[in-house]
Amino acid sequence: MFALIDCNNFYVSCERVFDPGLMGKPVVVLSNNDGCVIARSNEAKSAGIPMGAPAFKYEKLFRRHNVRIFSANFPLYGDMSNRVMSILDGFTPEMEIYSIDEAFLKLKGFGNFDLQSMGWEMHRKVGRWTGIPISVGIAPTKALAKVANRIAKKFPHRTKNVYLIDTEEKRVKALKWLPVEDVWGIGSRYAARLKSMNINRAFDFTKMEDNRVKSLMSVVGLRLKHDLQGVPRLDLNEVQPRKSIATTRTFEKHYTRYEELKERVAAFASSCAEKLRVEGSCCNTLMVFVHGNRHRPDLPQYGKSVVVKLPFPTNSSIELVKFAVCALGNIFKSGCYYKKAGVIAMDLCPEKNVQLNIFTNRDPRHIPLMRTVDRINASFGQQKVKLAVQDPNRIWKMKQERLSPRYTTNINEIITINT
DNA sequence: TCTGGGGTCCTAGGACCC
DNA sequence: TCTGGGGTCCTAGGACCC
Repeated sequence: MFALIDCNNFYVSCERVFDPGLMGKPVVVLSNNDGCVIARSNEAKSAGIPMGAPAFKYEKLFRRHNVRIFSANFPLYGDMSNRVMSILDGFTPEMEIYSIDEAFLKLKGFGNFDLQSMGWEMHRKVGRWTGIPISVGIAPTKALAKVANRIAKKFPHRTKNVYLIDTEEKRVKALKWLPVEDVWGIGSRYAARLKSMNINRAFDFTKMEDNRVKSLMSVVGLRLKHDLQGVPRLDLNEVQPRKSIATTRTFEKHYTRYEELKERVAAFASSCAEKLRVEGSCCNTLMVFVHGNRHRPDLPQYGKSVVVKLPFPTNSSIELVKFAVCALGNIFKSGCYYKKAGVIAMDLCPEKNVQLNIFTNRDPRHIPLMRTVDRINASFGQQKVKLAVQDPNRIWKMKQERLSPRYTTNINEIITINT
Protein backbone atom coordinates (compact mmCIF):
# COMPACT_ATOMS: atom_id res chain seq x y z
CA MET A 1 0.00 0.00 0.00
CA PHE A 2 0.99 3.61 -0.56
CA ALA A 3 -0.01 6.70 1.38
CA LEU A 4 -0.06 10.15 -0.13
CA ILE A 5 0.17 12.97 2.36
CA ASP A 6 -0.68 16.44 1.11
CA CYS A 7 -0.63 19.64 3.15
CA ASN A 8 -3.87 21.57 2.81
CA ASN A 9 -3.48 24.96 1.12
CA PHE A 10 0.14 24.73 2.18
CA TYR A 11 1.45 28.29 1.78
CA VAL A 12 -1.67 29.74 3.36
CA SER A 13 -1.43 27.25 6.22
CA CYS A 14 2.20 28.32 6.83
CA GLU A 15 1.10 31.95 7.16
CA ARG A 16 -1.70 30.91 9.51
CA VAL A 17 0.63 29.04 11.85
CA PHE A 18 2.26 32.32 12.82
CA ASP A 19 -0.87 34.47 12.63
CA PRO A 20 -3.79 32.44 13.93
CA GLY A 21 -6.03 35.46 13.39
CA LEU A 22 -6.11 34.36 9.76
CA MET A 23 -8.07 31.21 10.62
CA GLY A 24 -11.48 31.13 8.98
CA LYS A 25 -10.67 34.17 6.84
CA PRO A 26 -10.02 34.31 3.10
CA VAL A 27 -6.24 34.33 2.53
CA VAL A 28 -4.17 34.21 -0.66
CA VAL A 29 -0.44 33.99 -1.36
CA LEU A 30 0.96 35.64 -4.49
CA SER A 31 3.78 34.57 -6.82
CA ASN A 32 6.97 36.54 -7.34
CA ASN A 33 6.40 40.17 -8.26
CA ASP A 34 3.05 39.79 -6.48
CA GLY A 35 1.80 38.64 -9.89
CA CYS A 36 -0.56 35.68 -9.59
CA VAL A 37 -2.43 33.84 -6.90
CA ILE A 38 -0.54 30.63 -6.13
CA ALA A 39 -2.28 29.52 -2.92
CA ARG A 40 -5.77 30.08 -1.55
CA SER A 41 -7.54 29.25 1.66
CA ASN A 42 -10.86 27.44 1.35
CA GLU A 43 -12.62 30.73 2.08
CA ALA A 44 -10.76 32.40 -0.79
CA LYS A 45 -11.71 29.50 -3.07
CA SER A 46 -15.38 29.92 -2.14
CA ALA A 47 -15.12 33.62 -2.86
CA GLY A 48 -14.42 32.66 -6.47
CA ILE A 49 -10.69 33.33 -6.74
CA PRO A 50 -9.22 30.87 -9.24
CA MET A 51 -5.74 29.37 -9.09
CA GLY A 52 -3.27 31.47 -11.04
CA ALA A 53 -5.51 34.54 -11.03
CA PRO A 54 -3.58 37.74 -11.88
CA ALA A 55 -3.70 39.80 -8.70
CA PHE A 56 -4.45 43.12 -10.41
CA LYS A 57 -7.59 41.71 -12.01
CA TYR A 58 -8.98 40.61 -8.66
CA GLU A 59 -8.34 43.68 -6.55
CA LYS A 60 -12.04 44.49 -6.28
CA LEU A 61 -12.92 40.96 -5.24
CA PHE A 62 -10.09 41.00 -2.70
CA ARG A 63 -11.47 44.18 -1.17
CA ARG A 64 -15.06 43.03 -1.19
CA HIS A 65 -14.25 39.86 0.72
CA ASN A 66 -11.54 41.45 2.82
CA VAL A 67 -9.02 38.92 1.56
CA ARG A 68 -5.69 38.86 3.41
CA ILE A 69 -2.88 38.93 0.86
CA PHE A 70 0.71 37.71 1.24
CA SER A 71 3.78 37.83 -0.99
CA ALA A 72 5.40 34.43 -1.38
CA ASN A 73 7.79 33.71 1.50
CA PHE A 74 9.68 30.70 0.23
CA PRO A 75 12.28 30.49 3.02
CA LEU A 76 9.42 30.10 5.50
CA TYR A 77 7.56 27.51 3.40
CA GLY A 78 10.71 25.51 2.76
CA ASP A 79 11.51 25.37 6.44
CA MET A 80 7.97 24.34 7.41
CA SER A 81 8.05 21.69 4.71
CA ASN A 82 11.21 20.18 6.20
CA ARG A 83 9.52 19.93 9.58
CA VAL A 84 6.46 18.19 8.17
CA MET A 85 8.57 15.77 6.11
CA SER A 86 10.76 14.80 9.03
CA ILE A 87 7.67 13.85 11.04
CA LEU A 88 6.25 11.77 8.19
CA ASP A 89 9.63 10.11 7.78
CA GLY A 90 9.14 8.54 11.19
CA PHE A 91 6.18 6.46 10.00
CA THR A 92 7.91 4.30 7.39
CA PRO A 93 11.37 3.43 6.13
CA GLU A 94 10.46 4.33 2.55
CA MET A 95 9.36 7.85 1.70
CA GLU A 96 9.45 9.96 -1.44
CA ILE A 97 9.21 13.73 -1.03
CA TYR A 98 7.17 14.48 -4.09
CA SER A 99 6.94 18.25 -3.79
CA ILE A 100 7.20 20.97 -1.18
CA ASP A 101 3.85 19.94 0.31
CA GLU A 102 3.43 16.27 -0.67
CA ALA A 103 5.02 12.97 0.18
CA PHE A 104 4.39 9.35 -0.76
CA LEU A 105 4.99 6.73 1.92
CA LYS A 106 5.42 3.12 0.91
CA LEU A 107 3.68 0.87 3.39
CA LYS A 108 5.32 -2.40 2.51
CA GLY A 109 4.94 -5.03 5.21
CA PHE A 110 2.31 -3.02 7.06
CA GLY A 111 -0.27 -5.79 6.58
CA ASN A 112 -1.07 -6.09 10.25
CA PHE A 113 -1.38 -2.37 10.81
CA ASP A 114 -4.63 -0.49 11.06
CA LEU A 115 -3.81 1.94 8.24
CA GLN A 116 -6.86 4.09 8.84
CA SER A 117 -5.76 4.78 12.40
CA MET A 118 -2.19 5.30 11.25
CA GLY A 119 -3.43 7.99 8.87
CA TRP A 120 -5.28 9.72 11.67
CA GLU A 121 -2.15 9.53 13.79
CA MET A 122 -0.15 11.25 11.03
CA HIS A 123 -2.75 13.97 10.84
CA ARG A 124 -2.75 14.43 14.60
CA LYS A 125 1.03 14.47 14.97
CA VAL A 126 1.78 16.83 12.08
CA GLY A 127 -1.00 19.14 13.18
CA ARG A 128 0.13 19.10 16.78
CA TRP A 129 3.86 19.53 16.11
CA THR A 130 3.81 22.01 13.21
CA GLY A 131 0.32 23.50 13.02
CA ILE A 132 -0.04 22.40 9.40
CA PRO A 133 -3.27 20.55 8.48
CA ILE A 134 -2.79 17.56 6.17
CA SER A 135 -4.92 15.10 4.23
CA VAL A 136 -4.01 11.45 3.88
CA GLY A 137 -4.95 9.05 1.09
CA ILE A 138 -4.06 5.37 1.30
CA ALA A 139 -4.44 2.82 -1.51
CA PRO A 140 -2.71 -0.08 -3.26
CA THR A 141 -1.01 2.14 -5.88
CA LYS A 142 0.34 5.68 -6.10
CA ALA A 143 -2.29 6.89 -8.54
CA LEU A 144 -5.06 5.49 -6.35
CA ALA A 145 -3.48 7.05 -3.25
CA LYS A 146 -3.76 10.37 -5.09
CA VAL A 147 -7.45 9.68 -5.66
CA ALA A 148 -7.96 8.70 -2.03
CA ASN A 149 -6.24 11.87 -0.92
CA ARG A 150 -8.60 13.92 -3.03
CA ILE A 151 -11.57 12.29 -1.34
CA ALA A 152 -10.11 12.98 2.11
CA LYS A 153 -9.66 16.61 1.16
CA LYS A 154 -13.08 16.99 -0.40
CA PHE A 155 -14.93 15.42 2.53
CA PRO A 156 -12.85 16.35 5.59
CA HIS A 157 -15.67 15.85 8.07
CA ARG A 158 -16.91 12.52 6.83
CA THR A 159 -13.38 11.11 6.44
CA LYS A 160 -11.71 13.01 9.26
CA ASN A 161 -8.98 13.89 6.71
CA VAL A 162 -8.00 10.28 5.96
CA TYR A 163 -9.40 8.03 3.25
CA LEU A 164 -8.49 4.45 2.56
CA ILE A 165 -9.18 2.63 -0.70
CA ASP A 166 -8.80 -1.00 0.30
CA THR A 167 -11.60 -2.80 -1.52
CA GLU A 168 -12.64 -3.16 -5.14
CA GLU A 169 -15.99 -1.51 -4.35
CA LYS A 170 -14.28 1.57 -2.96
CA ARG A 171 -11.92 1.74 -5.92
CA VAL A 172 -14.72 1.62 -8.47
CA LYS A 173 -16.85 4.07 -6.52
CA ALA A 174 -13.96 6.52 -6.24
CA LEU A 175 -13.10 6.33 -9.94
CA LYS A 176 -16.74 6.75 -10.98
CA TRP A 177 -16.83 9.87 -8.82
CA LEU A 178 -13.56 11.46 -10.06
CA PRO A 179 -13.77 13.62 -13.22
CA VAL A 180 -11.13 12.53 -15.73
CA GLU A 181 -9.50 15.97 -15.71
CA ASP A 182 -8.74 15.59 -12.02
CA VAL A 183 -6.72 12.41 -12.48
CA TRP A 184 -3.04 12.77 -11.61
CA GLY A 185 -1.15 12.76 -14.92
CA ILE A 186 -4.07 13.89 -17.07
CA GLY A 187 -3.64 17.56 -17.81
CA SER A 188 -5.85 19.97 -19.70
CA ARG A 189 -4.79 18.78 -23.18
CA TYR A 190 -5.42 15.10 -22.60
CA ALA A 191 -8.60 15.83 -20.66
CA ALA A 192 -10.05 17.78 -23.57
CA ARG A 193 -9.26 14.98 -26.00
CA LEU A 194 -10.64 12.29 -23.69
CA LYS A 195 -13.85 14.22 -23.15
CA SER A 196 -14.35 14.62 -26.86
CA MET A 197 -14.27 10.82 -26.94
CA ASN A 198 -16.98 10.77 -24.24
CA ILE A 199 -14.59 9.67 -21.54
CA ASN A 200 -15.62 11.80 -18.62
CA ARG A 201 -14.76 9.92 -15.43
CA ALA A 202 -11.58 8.28 -14.23
CA PHE A 203 -13.50 5.01 -14.40
CA ASP A 204 -14.19 5.45 -18.13
CA PHE A 205 -10.47 5.99 -18.66
CA THR A 206 -9.63 2.69 -16.97
CA LYS A 207 -12.05 0.92 -19.32
CA MET A 208 -10.29 2.11 -22.49
CA GLU A 209 -8.28 -0.36 -24.52
CA ASP A 210 -4.55 -0.42 -23.83
CA ASN A 211 -3.71 0.34 -27.44
CA ARG A 212 -5.89 3.42 -27.59
CA VAL A 213 -4.44 4.73 -24.35
CA LYS A 214 -0.94 4.14 -25.59
CA SER A 215 -1.43 5.78 -28.93
CA LEU A 216 -3.02 8.79 -27.27
CA MET A 217 -0.81 9.19 -24.22
CA SER A 218 2.23 6.95 -24.82
CA VAL A 219 3.57 4.55 -22.24
CA VAL A 220 3.11 7.16 -19.53
CA GLY A 221 -0.65 7.03 -19.99
CA LEU A 222 -0.64 3.26 -20.07
CA ARG A 223 1.25 3.03 -16.79
CA LEU A 224 -1.27 5.42 -15.29
CA LYS A 225 -4.22 3.35 -16.50
CA HIS A 226 -2.88 0.16 -14.95
CA ASP A 227 -2.00 1.95 -11.74
CA LEU A 228 -5.58 3.19 -11.50
CA GLN A 229 -6.77 -0.37 -12.03
CA GLY A 230 -4.88 -1.34 -8.92
CA VAL A 231 -1.90 -2.93 -10.67
CA PRO A 232 1.14 -1.04 -9.37
CA ARG A 233 3.17 0.47 -12.21
CA LEU A 234 4.55 3.50 -10.40
CA ASP A 235 7.04 2.99 -7.59
CA LEU A 236 8.70 5.46 -5.28
CA ASN A 237 11.23 7.58 -7.12
CA GLU A 238 14.58 7.60 -5.42
CA VAL A 239 16.08 10.97 -4.78
CA GLN A 240 18.46 11.49 -7.61
CA PRO A 241 20.61 14.46 -8.42
CA ARG A 242 18.76 17.13 -10.30
CA LYS A 243 19.26 17.30 -14.04
CA SER A 244 18.99 21.05 -14.39
CA ILE A 245 19.03 24.16 -12.27
CA ALA A 246 17.32 27.33 -13.41
CA THR A 247 16.96 30.95 -12.41
CA THR A 248 14.37 32.76 -14.49
CA ARG A 249 12.39 35.90 -13.79
CA THR A 250 9.63 38.01 -15.22
CA PHE A 251 10.61 41.68 -15.04
CA GLU A 252 8.57 44.32 -13.32
CA LYS A 253 8.70 46.40 -16.53
CA HIS A 254 9.79 46.04 -20.12
CA TYR A 255 13.51 46.07 -20.74
CA THR A 256 14.78 47.38 -24.05
CA ARG A 257 18.48 48.13 -23.54
CA TYR A 258 21.18 45.52 -23.84
CA GLU A 259 22.95 46.81 -20.75
CA GLU A 260 19.89 46.29 -18.54
CA LEU A 261 19.31 42.81 -19.83
CA LYS A 262 22.98 41.96 -19.48
CA GLU A 263 22.89 42.92 -15.82
CA ARG A 264 19.89 40.66 -15.22
CA VAL A 265 21.29 37.69 -17.13
CA ALA A 266 24.56 38.05 -15.23
CA ALA A 267 22.68 37.99 -11.94
CA PHE A 268 20.71 34.89 -13.03
CA ALA A 269 23.88 33.08 -14.08
CA SER A 270 25.52 33.99 -10.81
CA SER A 271 22.49 32.65 -8.94
CA CYS A 272 22.65 29.37 -10.88
CA ALA A 273 26.35 29.10 -9.99
CA GLU A 274 25.53 29.55 -6.31
CA LYS A 275 22.85 26.86 -6.45
CA LEU A 276 25.31 24.53 -8.16
CA ARG A 277 27.92 25.11 -5.46
CA VAL A 278 25.39 24.50 -2.70
CA GLU A 279 24.73 21.01 -4.01
CA GLY A 280 28.30 20.37 -5.08
CA SER A 281 27.65 20.17 -8.81
CA CYS A 282 29.15 21.65 -11.94
CA CYS A 283 27.40 22.18 -15.25
CA ASN A 284 28.60 21.37 -18.74
CA THR A 285 25.90 23.22 -20.66
CA LEU A 286 24.19 26.54 -20.24
CA MET A 287 20.97 27.79 -21.76
CA VAL A 288 20.05 31.47 -21.91
CA PHE A 289 16.67 32.68 -23.09
CA VAL A 290 14.81 35.96 -23.42
CA HIS A 291 11.30 36.70 -24.49
CA GLY A 292 8.74 39.43 -24.82
CA ASN A 293 5.40 39.95 -23.14
CA ARG A 294 2.92 37.35 -24.33
CA HIS A 295 0.08 39.34 -22.78
CA ARG A 296 0.80 42.29 -25.04
CA PRO A 297 0.25 41.18 -28.64
CA ASP A 298 0.63 44.82 -29.71
CA LEU A 299 4.37 44.64 -28.91
CA PRO A 300 6.91 42.69 -30.97
CA GLN A 301 6.94 39.10 -29.70
CA TYR A 302 10.62 38.35 -30.19
CA GLY A 303 11.96 35.49 -28.12
CA LYS A 304 14.93 33.20 -28.49
CA SER A 305 17.03 30.75 -26.57
CA VAL A 306 20.56 29.57 -27.07
CA VAL A 307 22.41 26.57 -25.72
CA VAL A 308 26.11 26.86 -24.97
CA LYS A 309 28.34 23.84 -24.55
CA LEU A 310 30.99 24.83 -22.05
CA PRO A 311 34.60 23.93 -22.74
CA PHE A 312 34.84 22.48 -19.23
CA PRO A 313 32.44 21.77 -16.36
CA THR A 314 32.28 24.62 -13.86
CA ASN A 315 30.31 26.22 -11.05
CA SER A 316 32.32 29.41 -10.86
CA SER A 317 30.12 32.49 -10.99
CA ILE A 318 32.79 34.30 -12.96
CA GLU A 319 32.93 31.65 -15.67
CA LEU A 320 29.18 31.10 -15.91
CA VAL A 321 28.44 34.81 -16.05
CA LYS A 322 31.00 35.23 -18.80
CA PHE A 323 29.45 32.48 -20.91
CA ALA A 324 25.89 33.59 -20.22
CA VAL A 325 26.56 37.20 -21.17
CA CYS A 326 28.31 36.04 -24.32
CA ALA A 327 25.29 33.89 -25.18
CA LEU A 328 22.96 36.81 -24.58
CA GLY A 329 24.99 38.83 -27.08
CA ASN A 330 24.08 36.24 -29.71
CA ILE A 331 20.34 36.44 -29.22
CA PHE A 332 19.79 40.07 -28.22
CA LYS A 333 18.00 42.14 -30.82
CA SER A 334 17.55 45.86 -30.32
CA GLY A 335 14.14 47.46 -30.70
CA CYS A 336 12.41 44.67 -28.77
CA TYR A 337 10.59 44.72 -25.47
CA TYR A 338 11.85 42.07 -23.09
CA LYS A 339 9.66 40.91 -20.22
CA LYS A 340 11.34 37.74 -19.13
CA ALA A 341 14.74 36.09 -19.21
CA GLY A 342 16.45 33.15 -17.64
CA VAL A 343 19.54 31.03 -17.32
CA ILE A 344 19.39 27.23 -17.04
CA ALA A 345 22.38 25.14 -16.05
CA MET A 346 22.17 21.67 -17.62
CA ASP A 347 24.18 18.52 -18.02
CA LEU A 348 25.21 18.53 -14.37
CA CYS A 349 27.97 16.46 -12.83
CA PRO A 350 29.39 16.19 -9.31
CA GLU A 351 32.21 18.67 -8.78
CA LYS A 352 34.25 15.94 -7.14
CA ASN A 353 34.79 14.02 -10.35
CA VAL A 354 35.19 16.71 -12.91
CA GLN A 355 37.14 15.47 -15.89
CA LEU A 356 40.32 17.49 -16.34
CA ASN A 357 41.47 18.45 -19.80
CA ILE A 358 44.98 19.08 -20.95
CA PHE A 359 43.95 21.80 -23.38
CA THR A 360 41.83 24.00 -21.15
CA ASN A 361 43.67 26.30 -18.90
CA ARG A 362 41.34 26.88 -15.98
CA ASP A 363 42.23 29.37 -13.35
CA PRO A 364 42.58 27.28 -10.16
CA ARG A 365 42.00 30.35 -7.99
CA HIS A 366 38.28 30.38 -8.77
CA ILE A 367 37.54 27.54 -6.36
CA PRO A 368 38.90 29.16 -3.18
CA LEU A 369 37.57 32.52 -4.35
CA MET A 370 34.02 31.22 -4.74
CA ARG A 371 34.24 29.43 -1.42
CA THR A 372 35.24 32.70 0.23
CA VAL A 373 32.48 34.67 -1.47
CA ASP A 374 29.91 32.09 -0.38
CA ARG A 375 31.17 32.22 3.18
CA ILE A 376 31.02 36.02 3.34
CA ASN A 377 27.52 36.08 1.89
CA ALA A 378 26.43 33.38 4.32
CA SER A 379 27.56 35.44 7.31
CA PHE A 380 26.72 38.96 6.19
CA GLY A 381 23.66 38.47 4.04
CA GLN A 382 23.04 37.39 0.47
CA GLN A 383 24.45 39.54 -2.30
CA LYS A 384 26.89 41.38 -0.06
CA VAL A 385 29.65 40.35 -2.45
CA LYS A 386 28.80 40.09 -6.11
CA LEU A 387 30.39 40.53 -9.50
CA ALA A 388 30.92 44.03 -10.84
CA VAL A 389 28.73 43.30 -13.84
CA GLN A 390 25.75 43.01 -11.48
CA ASP A 391 24.09 46.23 -10.39
CA PRO A 392 25.69 47.03 -7.00
CA ASN A 393 22.65 49.01 -5.83
CA ARG A 394 20.07 46.48 -6.72
CA ILE A 395 19.04 44.42 -3.72
CA TRP A 396 16.38 42.45 -5.59
CA LYS A 397 13.85 44.68 -7.14
CA MET A 398 11.11 42.14 -6.91
CA LYS A 399 7.76 43.50 -5.90
CA GLN A 400 7.02 41.95 -2.51
CA GLU A 401 4.76 44.37 -0.80
CA ARG A 402 3.09 41.99 1.60
CA LEU A 403 5.88 39.76 2.78
CA SER A 404 5.49 38.03 6.12
CA PRO A 405 8.53 37.76 8.43
CA ARG A 406 10.94 34.85 8.10
CA TYR A 407 9.71 33.55 11.45
CA THR A 408 11.72 30.36 11.50
CA THR A 409 14.87 31.20 9.58
CA ASN A 410 15.93 34.66 10.76
CA ILE A 411 16.56 35.38 14.42
CA ASN A 412 15.58 39.03 13.99
CA GLU A 413 12.17 38.10 12.65
CA ILE A 414 10.93 35.55 15.15
CA ILE A 415 7.36 35.69 16.27
CA THR A 416 6.40 38.43 18.73
CA ILE A 417 3.60 37.96 21.20
CA ASN A 418 1.72 40.77 22.87
CA THR A 419 0.69 39.86 26.40
C1' DT B 1 9.93 -9.75 -56.87
C1' DC B 2 13.71 -8.17 -54.55
C1' DT B 3 16.14 -3.50 -50.96
C1' DG B 4 20.17 -5.68 -43.62
C1' DG B 5 20.54 -5.21 -38.76
C1' DG B 6 21.77 -3.04 -34.79
C1' DG B 7 23.13 0.74 -32.52
C1' DT B 8 24.01 6.03 -30.60
C1' DC B 9 23.37 10.93 -30.16
C1' DC B 10 20.98 15.17 -30.79
C1' DT B 11 17.01 18.29 -31.31
C1' DA B 12 12.40 19.90 -31.25
C1' DG B 13 8.07 19.39 -29.67
C1' DG B 14 4.57 17.95 -26.60
C1' DA B 15 2.83 16.49 -22.53
C1' DC B 16 2.76 16.52 -17.46
C1' DC B 17 3.65 17.87 -12.19
C1' DC B 18 3.70 21.21 -8.00
C1' DT C 1 0.24 49.52 -15.36
C1' DC C 2 0.21 45.14 -13.21
C1' DT C 3 -0.23 38.17 -15.76
C1' DG C 4 5.24 32.96 -11.54
C1' DG C 5 9.04 29.68 -11.20
C1' DG C 6 11.14 25.28 -11.36
C1' DG C 7 11.15 20.82 -12.72
C1' DT C 8 10.38 15.84 -15.29
C1' DC C 9 9.55 12.36 -19.01
C1' DC C 10 8.54 10.58 -23.77
C1' DT C 11 8.50 10.48 -28.92
C1' DA C 12 9.76 11.18 -33.60
C1' DG C 13 12.93 12.28 -36.90
C1' DG C 14 17.43 13.02 -38.65
C1' DA C 15 22.09 12.38 -38.53
C1' DC C 16 25.75 9.36 -37.73
C1' DC C 17 28.48 4.66 -36.73
C1' DC C 18 29.89 -0.43 -37.85
